[in-house]
Amino acid sequence: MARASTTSDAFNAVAEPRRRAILVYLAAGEQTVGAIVAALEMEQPSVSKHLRVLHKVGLVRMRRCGRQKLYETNAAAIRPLHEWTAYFERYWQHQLLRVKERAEAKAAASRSGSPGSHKITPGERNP
Amino acid sequence: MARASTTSDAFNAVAEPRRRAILVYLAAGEQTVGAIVAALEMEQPSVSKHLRVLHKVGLVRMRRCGRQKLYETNAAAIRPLHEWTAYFERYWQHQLLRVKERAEAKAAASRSGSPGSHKITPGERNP
DNA sequence: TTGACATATTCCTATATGGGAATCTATTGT
DNA sequence: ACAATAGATTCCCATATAGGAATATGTCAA
Repeated sequence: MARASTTSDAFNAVAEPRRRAILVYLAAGEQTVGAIVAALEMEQPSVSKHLRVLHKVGLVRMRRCGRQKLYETNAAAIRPLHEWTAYFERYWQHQLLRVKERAEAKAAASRSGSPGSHKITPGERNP
Repeated sequence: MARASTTSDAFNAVAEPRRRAILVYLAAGEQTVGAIVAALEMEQPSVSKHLRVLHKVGLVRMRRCGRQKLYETNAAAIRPLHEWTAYFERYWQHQLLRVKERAEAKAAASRSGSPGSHKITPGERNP
């Protein structure tokens, strides 16, 4: 199997830096394709293609206005990504704590002067 | 140019559903490759390959323990994704408000009985 | 209708992917 | 030293990408 399609979900669509830039640009309000082209300094066909991907996964909304089209970020579609990453929030807080503890332990050790290699054991959940 | 490498950043690495599953599984603590294989019901070479990608972008940490290797999610590396998505938080809150307002307007309209198509204008930031 | 403008699509190509199967490497126990 | 075990790597392949260039579609204005 090859890599999943960029249009298969928001995670894949958002993996492309230029698409992220477009989403940020369109977050504050509707913009014309031409405006995106000008603001982000991309080729027009490139922008159209990226918008197509974003639209397919529901990350942008589009509406016609005369001869131009107005795109706008659909922020709600980003929410699942936010929630997935939020799951790890408690863990990186733990990690910061551990880093802090280690730093303090190290400082204490260098004060009292006992080096000693600390034998490590596997994680608790192991067979 | 082709699609960016999966190892080019966390966004690309995380686009793969199985890699996300691995990250979740390894978030709570170190696990053996074999444990991942058993828990997520994937082929062993597949797990090794995914771990390699995750390791290259710093999403997991590894340490050898006898003949096995222990992998653990490096939650801190997920933080940039969290922050990127957090940028849109205020916008989806706005959207929820608008949806609510529309629903109320609609309810009010159906009560008083005037239908009328509402002519819409382009966004404020337009040329 | 015709022309001008705004977007979209198509064609091309180099590149990378993820799965499956087979094999290699490293480490342990005897 | 050797067998056994845990992981990693390699080879093969179908698939999809993103960019560039050229072209097509669609909509307004005169």
